Amino acid sequence: MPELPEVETIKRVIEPQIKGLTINNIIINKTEVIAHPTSDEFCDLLVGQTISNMERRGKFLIILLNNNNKIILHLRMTGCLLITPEKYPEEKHTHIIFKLSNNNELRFSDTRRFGRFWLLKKGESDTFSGIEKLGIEPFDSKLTAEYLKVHFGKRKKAIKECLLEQNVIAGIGNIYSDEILFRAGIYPARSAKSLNFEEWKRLAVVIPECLLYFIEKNSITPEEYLKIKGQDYRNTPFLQVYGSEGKLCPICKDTLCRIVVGGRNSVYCPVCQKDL
DNA sequence: CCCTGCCTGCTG
DNA sequence: CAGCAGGCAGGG
Repeated sequence: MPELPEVETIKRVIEPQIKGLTINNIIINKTEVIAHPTSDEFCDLLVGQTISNMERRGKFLIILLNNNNKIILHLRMTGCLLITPEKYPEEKHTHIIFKLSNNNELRFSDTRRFGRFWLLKKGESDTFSGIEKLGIEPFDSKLTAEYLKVHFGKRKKAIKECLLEQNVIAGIGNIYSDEILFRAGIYPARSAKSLNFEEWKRLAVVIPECLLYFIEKNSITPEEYLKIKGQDYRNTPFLQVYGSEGKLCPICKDTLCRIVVGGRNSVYCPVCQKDL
């Protein structure tokens, strides 16, 4: 169920544990999670290859190999990556196991099976994963009030829906769009074109600030990460509005409300985030 | 633009 | 037991 802060956390905790290791074997229990190429080709191309490093782009993870091929994966709602010793009990819904040269395993589990893997050969253009269509990273200096206004300023749709558009800013999902709008004091259902320049400026500040804050709160050691099986995110106690409908606003102590915006559950403070 | 489907598991 | 869950693609 990860959004950018969780995906970044996974990247930070997994990367040092796989860097420089060779993939000795791959077990694929559910071939449908390999979106490209076929699962057989996926294995053939990867077995024997060495992992050089790992990257995150939006909510995608990228595992780069020494031969310049790369694995791209998206965890969607319930996908999970875990490094375990060889004989560690297997999580339910484990779909792929990469057997690594230090005898550990990189395991992918996913209850709802929405998560996907792609393997791109060196130089192969990625028309598959959607990663090429992503907008800027939230920490990019290009994320300014002007950028937001150019992309959203004439849109009739709700600002919350705009923040979820991966092709403009990559990585924000339902949780952090609520958190961002709370911090910015903007009502989630406000039509984007009704925002003034002050509000675009506030969003440009709050977006990277908020995501960075939650990345830091998520910080975890490999040991702790294995203990919780990569399933829980420790930043959730720091969420100010998401999941807290009916509870008190941490700022003004009024009761937090819930509305549906673009089909998504949205929690906000009716005092701190007034509608026009 | 809105809506559905993809899945399983948990909550009310 | 229906309804819903933090994502996204695809169709109307």
